[in-house]
Amino acid sequence: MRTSDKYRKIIAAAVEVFAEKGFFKARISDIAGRAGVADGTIYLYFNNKYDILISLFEKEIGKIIIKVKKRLDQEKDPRRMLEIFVAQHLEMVQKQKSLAEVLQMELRQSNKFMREYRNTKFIEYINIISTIIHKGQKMKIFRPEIKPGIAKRMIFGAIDECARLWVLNPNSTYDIDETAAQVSYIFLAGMNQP
Amino acid sequence: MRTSDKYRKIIAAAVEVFAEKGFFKARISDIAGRAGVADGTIYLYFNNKYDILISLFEKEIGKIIIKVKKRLDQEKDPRRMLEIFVAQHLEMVQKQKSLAEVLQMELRQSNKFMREYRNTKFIEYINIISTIIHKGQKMKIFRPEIKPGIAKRMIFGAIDECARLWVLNPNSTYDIDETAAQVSYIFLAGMNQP
Amino acid sequence: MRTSDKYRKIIAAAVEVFAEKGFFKARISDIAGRAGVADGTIYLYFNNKYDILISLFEKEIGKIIIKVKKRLDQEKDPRRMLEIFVAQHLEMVQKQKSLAEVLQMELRQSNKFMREYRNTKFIEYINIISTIIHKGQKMKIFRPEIKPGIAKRMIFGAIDECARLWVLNPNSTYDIDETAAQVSYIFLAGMNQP
Amino acid sequence: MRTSDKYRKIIAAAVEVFAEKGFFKARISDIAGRAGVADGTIYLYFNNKYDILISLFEKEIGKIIIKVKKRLDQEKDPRRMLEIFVAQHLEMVQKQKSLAEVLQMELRQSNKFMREYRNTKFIEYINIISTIIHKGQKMKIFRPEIKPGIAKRMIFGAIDECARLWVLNPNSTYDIDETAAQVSYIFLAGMNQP
DNA sequence: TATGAATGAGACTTCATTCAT
DNA sequence: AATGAATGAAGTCTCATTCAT
Repeated sequence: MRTSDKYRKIIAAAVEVFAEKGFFKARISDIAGRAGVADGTIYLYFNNKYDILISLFEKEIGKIIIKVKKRLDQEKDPRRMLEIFVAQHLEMVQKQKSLAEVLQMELRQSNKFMREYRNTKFIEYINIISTIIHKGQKMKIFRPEIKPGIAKRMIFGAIDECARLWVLNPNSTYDIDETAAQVSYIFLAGMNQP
Repeated sequence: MRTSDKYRKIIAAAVEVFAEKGFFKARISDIAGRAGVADGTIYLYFNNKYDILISLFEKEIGKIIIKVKKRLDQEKDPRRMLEIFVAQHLEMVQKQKSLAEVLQMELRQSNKFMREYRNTKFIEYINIISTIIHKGQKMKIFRPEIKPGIAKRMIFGAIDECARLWVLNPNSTYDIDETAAQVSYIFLAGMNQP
Repeated sequence: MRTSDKYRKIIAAAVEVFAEKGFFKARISDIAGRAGVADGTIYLYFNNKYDILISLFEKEIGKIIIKVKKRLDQEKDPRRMLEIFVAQHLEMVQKQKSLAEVLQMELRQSNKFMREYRNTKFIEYINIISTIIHKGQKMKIFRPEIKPGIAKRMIFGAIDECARLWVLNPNSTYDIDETAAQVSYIFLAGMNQP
Repeated sequence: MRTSDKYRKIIAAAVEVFAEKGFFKARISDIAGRAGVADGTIYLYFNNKYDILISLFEKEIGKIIIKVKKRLDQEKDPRRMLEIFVAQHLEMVQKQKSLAEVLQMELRQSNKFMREYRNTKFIEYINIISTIIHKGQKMKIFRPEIKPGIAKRMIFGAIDECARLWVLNPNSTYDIDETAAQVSYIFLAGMNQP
């Protein structure tokens, strides 16, 4: 169908352009040009420039959530689950560098210019972490003093900041596996019930 | 001196305005208005809008670095040093919410529109963490497998993401002491040489 | 016939939309939507947006002319004829408020953007008035000093301006009969051969 | 002073451009160009395009009101006053053709796109007529049956429609004095207490 | 005939920056 | 040093019109 085709093309183009220039410096005509559509066509699929950003975010985070949840469903051990989450996130960052860059910025920015926007998708995403921690605590694997509400943010922040390295500086010293290993290692050791 | 007075006033105004609106939505006239100077006056102290942001960043991060280094100099134990770093950062975020907000965004954004800008001040700041870790490893307090280059980013990312909560949502569930305690606890446990 | 059915539907929709929004703010898609046809369909019946306006004008004024001429044909007394003209015009305004509104604006506007358009239908309409006056002068009922070319415009302008009241402010102080009576009264007294 | 100078220049340019093209076809850049200022400068003096129109209207009608009231103050006879009003209006139309054109359009249009705008200046202007009629009725010069509220609109409409002739068709058959004479004649005869 | 997705020119408005005072 | 009026480039969004289906 032509419709969803253009929608997808525009989203894909927007991811690249936003990643390259940032939201504010990106021009609608850049996105349109890269998507191979006319400027006006964008407005058949999105209400405005912000709407592209929001839609993009929700759609892509949604896909990531589905994917990671599917993989986690096959696991029982919360330690292994955390490893998977970390690895998958970093993998995603490497495979979809542009997307990662956009999501990172957006997370910090969208609330600046869209006060009303409640980022529920993101909350759903990081709540995956707290769910894992919770489970680990029930199984007496993770210490009960750990507060999942704080730890989930710590873990996400740690991964995200590491990821920022590659995004900015693609040929960094540390590779993905090394990073994933360190992150998992430190947090598992940090939360482990001795 | 009157000159530096205006300089300081402009920086202070810029911090607030950038925090409120974000860099791109902030207008020079907003900053000028809040600083109590004419629009044109800003250009006597700064080359352009970006320059305000960069100057602000360097100046303020510089102050933070000096402050935290001074406190850390009085400590020997790397564990205690890490606790101090974490606590001090979170404290700064709470006391200077606007500044924290700007620094957070800027960190993710500045490279987007100023490819050439090398954020040396920020690097200096997070290198404080790796120095602590290094020291801890030498003293056989932290495990040797920990890579300070990765861990420094993890720790900074973790703190920063927790801080983002208050900035967005000032009356959050977790208070500063609780957060600082959790962060220190998990990372110390995670890096501790058993 | 289906064709003329759509044509009529579009005209009817255009009358309403133009009345509500004015010509320039009215969108083709508004008209299409209200007419229950696709945007593109409009261009099977009209050359462009202006053409709708012109066609509408000619068609509707044409109908009004036919109607008023038919009624006037049954009258001999030019005084009575003038009364009928006035009454009929005001009646039309009240019964077809949207149409009246469009005709009023269009009269003042169409020449602005279509310099070439010669509004012959309108001229035909107000010439009904001058014909009446002429007749009255021949019958020594109206004074010979009255210049039908000026008086016709005065009378039309007077009625039209009174009508504007209802269009803007439907629940005005004066009702249609009162207004018609006053207009007829003043003009007849003003033109009457003592 | 530079300020009011530009303000006046912009208004003057707007009058011409609106008269030539109509409000909607007029571009800000047309007005700016004719006023000899930059596009942006317009927004130092007006909030938006509509605001130019409204300001223009209020300012110019205001001037006309002041002028006509001053002349009427010197008269006692309401018949003479009406003559003066009519003559002055038509004179204004001829001397300031562009302005007249704009005022005419605006009167019919502004309510179309600015529902909230209450045209108080215009009301003040035509109330001059009703005041004259009232006075004439008190002096037993005009018939008591005349309703000033209707008659004022009739008279204004009549003048205005006659004026439209010149605006559209500058070399018309009837000149200003002839028109003024006819209008005064018919209305005075129509309202005269025999 | 009819559709409606797509086009792309065009306009309003903003705002960083300049410069005469 | 300071001002703030003026500039004008630039970008988002609208919408009349087209055309493949």
